[in-house]
Amino acid sequence: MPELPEVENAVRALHAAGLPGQRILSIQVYWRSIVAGTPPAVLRQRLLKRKLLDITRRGKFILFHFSGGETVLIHLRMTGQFALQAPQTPRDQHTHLTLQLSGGQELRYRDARKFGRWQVTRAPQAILQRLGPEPLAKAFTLSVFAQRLNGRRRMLKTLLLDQAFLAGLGNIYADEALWLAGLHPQRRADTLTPPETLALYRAIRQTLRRGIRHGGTTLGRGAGHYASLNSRRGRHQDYLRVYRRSGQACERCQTPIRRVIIGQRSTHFCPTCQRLERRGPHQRTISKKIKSCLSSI
DNA sequence: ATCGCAGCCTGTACGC
DNA sequence: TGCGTACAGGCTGCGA
Repeated sequence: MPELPEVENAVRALHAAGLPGQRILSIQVYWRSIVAGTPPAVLRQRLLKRKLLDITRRGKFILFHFSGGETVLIHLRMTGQFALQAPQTPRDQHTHLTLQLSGGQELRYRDARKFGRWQVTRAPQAILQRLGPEPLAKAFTLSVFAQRLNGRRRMLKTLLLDQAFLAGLGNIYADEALWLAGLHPQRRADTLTPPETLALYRAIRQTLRRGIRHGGTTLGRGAGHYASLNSRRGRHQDYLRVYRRSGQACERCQTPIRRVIIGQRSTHFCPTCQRLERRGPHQRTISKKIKSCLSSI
Protein backbone atom coordinates (compact mmCIF):
# COMPACT_ATOMS: atom_id res chain seq x y z
CA MET A 1 0.00 0.00 0.00
CA PRO A 2 2.28 2.73 1.08
CA GLU A 3 4.58 4.31 -1.48
CA LEU A 4 7.24 6.94 -0.91
CA PRO A 5 4.89 9.78 0.17
CA GLU A 6 3.03 7.53 2.61
CA VAL A 7 6.24 6.13 4.11
CA GLU A 8 7.66 9.64 4.38
CA ASN A 9 4.57 10.80 6.27
CA ALA A 10 4.78 7.81 8.61
CA VAL A 11 8.42 8.65 9.40
CA ARG A 12 7.57 12.29 10.04
CA ALA A 13 4.69 11.29 12.30
CA LEU A 14 6.95 8.99 14.34
CA HIS A 15 9.43 11.84 14.76
CA ALA A 16 6.67 14.25 15.78
CA ALA A 17 5.47 11.71 18.34
CA GLY A 18 8.88 11.81 20.00
CA LEU A 19 10.05 8.28 19.23
CA PRO A 20 13.75 9.05 18.78
CA GLY A 21 15.50 9.18 22.15
CA GLN A 22 13.42 6.42 23.71
CA ARG A 23 14.66 3.01 24.77
CA ILE A 24 13.18 -0.38 24.03
CA LEU A 25 12.08 -2.03 27.27
CA SER A 26 10.55 -5.14 25.75
CA ILE A 27 9.32 -6.59 22.49
CA GLN A 28 6.50 -8.96 21.63
CA VAL A 29 6.08 -10.69 18.31
CA TYR A 30 2.63 -12.12 17.65
CA TRP A 31 3.12 -13.26 14.04
CA ARG A 32 6.58 -14.62 13.44
CA SER A 33 6.87 -14.23 9.67
CA ILE A 34 6.72 -10.44 10.13
CA VAL A 35 10.29 -10.78 11.36
CA ALA A 36 12.59 -11.53 8.41
CA GLY A 37 16.22 -12.64 8.27
CA THR A 38 16.46 -13.84 11.87
CA PRO A 39 14.16 -15.66 14.27
CA PRO A 40 12.02 -13.24 16.34
CA ALA A 41 14.08 -14.09 19.44
CA VAL A 42 17.19 -12.66 17.78
CA LEU A 43 15.41 -9.42 16.93
CA ARG A 44 14.27 -9.15 20.56
CA GLN A 45 17.64 -9.91 22.03
CA ARG A 46 19.48 -7.48 19.76
CA LEU A 47 17.11 -4.56 20.39
CA LEU A 48 16.41 -4.96 24.09
CA LYS A 49 17.59 -1.93 26.13
CA ARG A 50 18.77 -0.20 22.95
CA LYS A 51 18.10 3.48 22.44
CA LEU A 52 16.31 4.53 19.27
CA LEU A 53 18.59 7.24 17.89
CA ASP A 54 16.89 8.20 14.65
CA ILE A 55 14.24 7.20 12.12
CA THR A 56 14.91 7.66 8.42
CA ARG A 57 13.55 6.49 5.06
CA ARG A 58 15.12 4.97 1.98
CA GLY A 59 12.68 4.27 -0.87
CA LYS A 60 9.76 2.51 0.80
CA PHE A 61 11.89 1.25 3.70
CA ILE A 62 11.76 2.77 7.17
CA LEU A 63 15.03 2.60 9.11
CA PHE A 64 15.14 2.56 12.90
CA HIS A 65 18.71 3.39 13.94
CA PHE A 66 19.62 2.02 17.37
CA SER A 67 22.50 2.47 19.73
CA GLY A 68 25.15 -0.19 19.38
CA GLY A 69 25.04 -0.10 15.58
CA GLU A 70 21.84 -2.06 15.11
CA THR A 71 19.36 -1.02 12.42
CA VAL A 72 15.87 -2.30 11.87
CA LEU A 73 14.58 -2.15 8.31
CA ILE A 74 10.80 -2.00 8.17
CA HIS A 75 8.80 -2.45 5.00
CA LEU A 76 5.06 -1.81 5.25
CA ARG A 77 4.27 -3.59 1.95
CA MET A 78 0.51 -3.38 1.42
CA THR A 79 -1.15 -2.77 4.78
CA GLY A 80 1.50 -2.10 7.43
CA GLN A 81 0.95 0.80 9.80
CA PHE A 82 1.95 2.08 13.24
CA ALA A 83 0.03 3.02 16.33
CA LEU A 84 1.40 4.57 19.48
CA GLN A 85 -0.80 3.66 22.39
CA ALA A 86 -0.93 3.19 26.13
CA PRO A 87 -0.06 -0.41 27.07
CA GLN A 88 -3.47 -0.91 28.69
CA THR A 89 -5.31 -0.05 25.45
CA PRO A 90 -6.55 -3.36 24.02
CA ARG A 91 -4.61 -4.59 21.01
CA ASP A 92 -6.61 -5.11 17.85
CA GLN A 93 -6.44 -8.38 15.90
CA HIS A 94 -4.01 -6.98 13.34
CA THR A 95 -1.25 -6.05 15.78
CA HIS A 96 1.65 -8.40 15.10
CA LEU A 97 4.57 -6.76 16.89
CA THR A 98 4.87 -4.33 19.79
CA LEU A 99 7.72 -2.35 21.33
CA GLN A 100 7.41 -1.15 24.93
CA LEU A 101 9.11 2.24 25.11
CA SER A 102 10.85 3.98 27.98
CA GLY A 103 8.42 6.90 27.63
CA GLY A 104 5.62 4.62 28.79
CA GLN A 105 3.85 4.12 25.49
CA GLU A 106 3.78 1.12 23.23
CA LEU A 107 4.60 1.24 19.52
CA ARG A 108 2.31 -1.23 17.77
CA TYR A 109 2.83 -2.57 14.29
CA ARG A 110 -0.45 -3.47 12.60
CA ASP A 111 -0.76 -5.21 9.28
CA ALA A 112 -4.03 -6.74 8.06
CA ARG A 113 -2.42 -8.75 5.25
CA LYS A 114 0.78 -9.63 7.13
CA PHE A 115 2.98 -8.85 4.14
CA GLY A 116 5.13 -6.31 5.97
CA ARG A 117 8.62 -7.18 7.25
CA TRP A 118 10.93 -6.18 10.10
CA GLN A 119 14.57 -7.09 9.76
CA VAL A 120 17.38 -6.35 12.19
CA THR A 121 20.85 -5.89 10.70
CA ARG A 122 24.19 -4.27 11.36
CA ALA A 123 24.69 -3.73 7.62
CA PRO A 124 21.55 -2.13 6.15
CA GLN A 125 23.53 -1.17 3.07
CA ALA A 126 23.73 -4.80 2.02
CA ILE A 127 19.96 -4.75 1.59
CA LEU A 128 19.44 -1.16 0.48
CA GLN A 129 22.12 -1.15 -2.19
CA ARG A 130 19.78 -2.98 -4.55
CA LEU A 131 17.57 0.12 -4.65
CA GLY A 132 17.73 2.69 -7.40
CA PRO A 133 18.23 6.40 -6.65
CA GLU A 134 16.14 8.40 -4.23
CA PRO A 135 13.89 10.46 -6.54
CA LEU A 136 13.73 13.56 -4.33
CA ALA A 137 17.43 13.65 -3.46
CA LYS A 138 19.68 16.37 -4.86
CA ALA A 139 21.90 13.70 -6.39
CA PHE A 140 19.01 12.55 -8.57
CA THR A 141 19.52 14.98 -11.42
CA LEU A 142 18.00 15.01 -14.88
CA SER A 143 21.22 13.62 -16.32
CA VAL A 144 21.26 10.75 -13.81
CA PHE A 145 17.71 9.93 -14.83
CA ALA A 146 18.47 10.16 -18.55
CA GLN A 147 21.47 7.87 -18.16
CA ARG A 148 19.43 5.30 -16.28
CA LEU A 149 16.76 5.30 -19.01
CA ASN A 150 19.39 4.79 -21.65
CA GLY A 151 19.17 1.35 -23.24
CA ARG A 152 16.14 0.25 -21.22
CA ARG A 153 13.62 -1.39 -23.49
CA ARG A 154 10.88 -1.92 -20.94
CA MET A 155 7.55 -0.16 -20.80
CA LEU A 156 7.61 3.00 -18.68
CA LYS A 157 4.99 1.69 -16.27
CA THR A 158 6.87 -1.46 -15.33
CA LEU A 159 10.21 0.34 -15.24
CA LEU A 160 8.88 3.00 -12.85
CA LEU A 161 7.56 0.27 -10.55
CA ASP A 162 10.98 -1.41 -10.46
CA GLN A 163 12.59 -0.36 -7.16
CA ALA A 164 16.03 -1.16 -8.57
CA PHE A 165 15.47 1.44 -11.25
CA LEU A 166 14.07 4.16 -8.99
CA ALA A 167 13.15 3.78 -5.32
CA GLY A 168 9.77 4.80 -4.01
CA LEU A 169 7.19 4.86 -6.80
CA GLY A 170 4.30 2.43 -6.60
CA ASN A 171 1.16 1.87 -8.62
CA ILE A 172 -0.59 5.11 -7.69
CA TYR A 173 2.26 7.56 -8.16
CA ALA A 174 3.57 5.82 -11.29
CA ASP A 175 0.19 6.30 -12.99
CA GLU A 176 -0.08 9.87 -11.70
CA ALA A 177 3.43 10.80 -12.86
CA LEU A 178 2.87 9.37 -16.34
CA TRP A 179 -0.35 11.34 -16.67
CA LEU A 180 1.39 14.53 -15.57
CA ALA A 181 4.17 13.94 -18.09
CA GLY A 182 1.68 13.09 -20.85
CA LEU A 183 3.32 9.74 -21.54
CA HIS A 184 1.63 6.44 -22.35
CA PRO A 185 2.36 3.75 -19.72
CA GLN A 186 3.31 1.27 -22.46
CA ARG A 187 5.80 3.61 -24.07
CA ARG A 188 9.23 1.98 -24.27
CA ALA A 189 11.73 3.75 -22.07
CA ASP A 190 14.47 4.06 -24.69
CA THR A 191 12.21 5.92 -27.14
CA LEU A 192 11.80 9.09 -25.08
CA THR A 193 12.91 12.36 -26.65
CA PRO A 194 14.90 14.78 -24.48
CA PRO A 195 11.83 16.97 -23.79
CA GLU A 196 9.85 13.89 -22.82
CA THR A 197 12.63 12.74 -20.50
CA LEU A 198 12.61 16.15 -18.84
CA ALA A 199 8.80 16.07 -18.54
CA LEU A 200 8.90 12.65 -16.89
CA TYR A 201 11.71 13.65 -14.54
CA ARG A 202 9.82 16.71 -13.38
CA ALA A 203 6.50 14.83 -13.24
CA ILE A 204 7.92 12.13 -10.95
CA ARG A 205 9.31 14.66 -8.50
CA GLN A 206 6.26 16.91 -8.56
CA THR A 207 3.91 13.97 -8.12
CA LEU A 208 5.81 12.63 -5.12
CA ARG A 209 6.15 16.04 -3.48
CA ARG A 210 2.45 16.68 -3.94
CA GLY A 211 1.62 13.32 -2.38
CA ILE A 212 3.83 14.11 0.61
CA ARG A 213 2.30 17.55 0.98
CA HIS A 214 -1.20 16.04 1.12
CA GLY A 215 -0.21 13.56 3.78
CA GLY A 216 -0.22 10.54 1.45
CA THR A 217 -3.10 8.66 -0.19
CA THR A 218 -5.71 6.77 1.85
CA LEU A 219 -8.23 4.90 -0.31
CA GLY A 220 -11.31 3.31 1.19
CA ARG A 221 -11.73 2.77 4.89
CA GLY A 222 -11.30 0.20 7.58
CA ALA A 223 -8.51 -2.26 8.24
CA GLY A 224 -5.61 -2.19 5.90
CA HIS A 225 -5.88 1.30 4.51
CA TYR A 226 -3.06 3.72 4.80
CA ALA A 227 -2.54 5.67 8.00
CA SER A 228 0.56 7.66 8.91
CA LEU A 229 0.17 6.99 12.66
CA ASN A 230 -2.77 6.08 14.91
CA SER A 231 -5.21 5.69 12.00
CA ARG A 232 -4.57 9.18 10.68
CA ARG A 233 -5.64 9.26 7.04
CA GLY A 234 -3.95 11.03 4.15
CA ARG A 235 -5.76 13.51 1.89
CA HIS A 236 -4.14 12.89 -1.45
CA GLN A 237 -6.97 10.59 -2.63
CA ASP A 238 -8.91 13.83 -3.24
CA TYR A 239 -6.23 15.05 -5.65
CA LEU A 240 -5.65 12.01 -7.87
CA ARG A 241 -5.94 12.66 -11.58
CA VAL A 242 -6.11 9.11 -13.00
CA TYR A 243 -5.65 6.46 -10.33
CA ARG A 244 -8.96 4.61 -9.77
CA ARG A 245 -10.75 7.23 -11.85
CA SER A 246 -11.61 5.10 -14.87
CA GLY A 247 -14.63 6.45 -16.72
CA GLN A 248 -14.24 9.91 -15.20
CA ALA A 249 -13.21 12.90 -17.29
CA CYS A 250 -9.54 13.76 -17.65
CA GLU A 251 -9.11 17.22 -16.15
CA ARG A 252 -6.98 18.35 -19.11
CA CYS A 253 -9.10 17.16 -22.04
CA GLN A 254 -12.33 15.63 -20.64
CA THR A 255 -11.66 12.24 -22.24
CA PRO A 256 -12.80 9.38 -19.98
CA ILE A 257 -9.88 7.84 -18.08
CA ARG A 258 -9.16 4.24 -19.05
CA ARG A 259 -8.06 1.30 -16.95
CA VAL A 260 -5.94 -1.49 -18.41
CA ILE A 261 -3.65 -4.18 -17.01
CA ILE A 262 0.06 -3.67 -17.61
CA GLY A 263 2.62 -5.93 -16.02
CA GLN A 264 -0.15 -7.57 -13.98
CA ARG A 265 -0.94 -4.23 -12.39
CA SER A 266 -3.99 -2.13 -12.91
CA THR A 267 -3.02 1.00 -14.84
CA HIS A 268 -4.95 4.22 -15.36
CA PHE A 269 -4.32 6.76 -18.09
CA CYS A 270 -5.91 9.28 -20.42
CA PRO A 271 -6.03 7.88 -23.98
CA THR A 272 -5.94 11.41 -25.43
CA CYS A 273 -3.20 13.06 -23.35
CA GLN A 274 -1.06 9.95 -23.19
CA ARG A 275 -0.69 8.61 -26.69
CA LEU A 276 1.59 5.86 -27.89
CA GLU A 277 1.90 7.31 -31.39
CA ARG A 278 3.15 10.84 -31.80
CA ARG A 279 0.33 12.67 -33.63
CA GLY A 280 -3.25 13.09 -32.66
CA PRO A 281 -5.95 15.63 -33.54
CA HIS A 282 -5.45 18.02 -30.62
CA GLN A 283 -1.88 17.13 -29.85
CA ARG A 284 -0.56 20.68 -29.90
CA THR A 285 -3.19 21.93 -27.47
CA ILE A 286 -2.63 18.92 -25.23
CA SER A 287 1.13 19.44 -25.25
CA LYS A 288 0.64 23.03 -24.16
CA LYS A 289 -1.68 21.93 -21.38
CA ILE A 290 0.83 19.32 -20.23
CA LYS A 291 3.54 21.96 -20.18
CA SER A 292 1.48 24.39 -18.15
CA CYS A 293 0.42 21.56 -15.84
CA LEU A 294 4.05 20.68 -15.19
CA SER A 295 5.23 24.18 -14.47
CA SER A 296 2.26 25.32 -12.41
CA ILE A 297 2.88 22.99 -9.49
C1' DA B 1 17.32 -8.33 -19.91
C1' DT B 2 12.50 -8.93 -19.60
C1' DC B 3 8.10 -11.09 -18.97
C1' DG B 4 4.41 -13.70 -16.72
C1' DC B 5 2.84 -16.25 -12.98
C1' DA B 6 2.21 -18.14 -8.24
C1' DG B 7 2.54 -17.14 -3.65
C1' DC B 8 2.34 -14.50 0.58
C1' DC B 9 -2.62 -12.96 3.51
C1' DT B 10 -6.96 -10.66 4.66
C1' DG B 11 -10.21 -7.25 3.91
C1' DT B 12 -13.42 -4.27 1.18
C1' DA B 13 -16.63 -3.18 -2.44
C1' DC B 14 -20.10 -4.47 -5.24
C1' DG B 15 -23.69 -7.18 -7.79
C1' DC B 16 -27.48 -10.26 -7.15
C1' DT C 1 -28.86 -9.63 5.01
C1' DG C 2 -26.11 -13.07 2.90
C1' DC C 3 -23.20 -15.00 -0.70
C1' DG C 4 -20.06 -15.01 -4.38
C1' DT C 5 -16.67 -12.54 -7.06
C1' DA C 6 -13.20 -9.19 -8.22
C1' DC C 7 -9.76 -6.55 -6.57
C1' DA C 8 -6.14 -4.46 -3.54
C1' DG C 9 -1.15 0.83 -2.68
C1' DG C 10 4.31 -4.67 -2.69
C1' DC C 11 7.68 -7.84 -3.44
C1' DT C 12 10.11 -12.43 -4.27
C1' DG C 13 11.25 -16.56 -6.63
C1' DC C 14 10.74 -19.30 -10.50
C1' DG C 15 10.70 -20.78 -15.35
C1' DA C 16 10.52 -19.27 -20.17
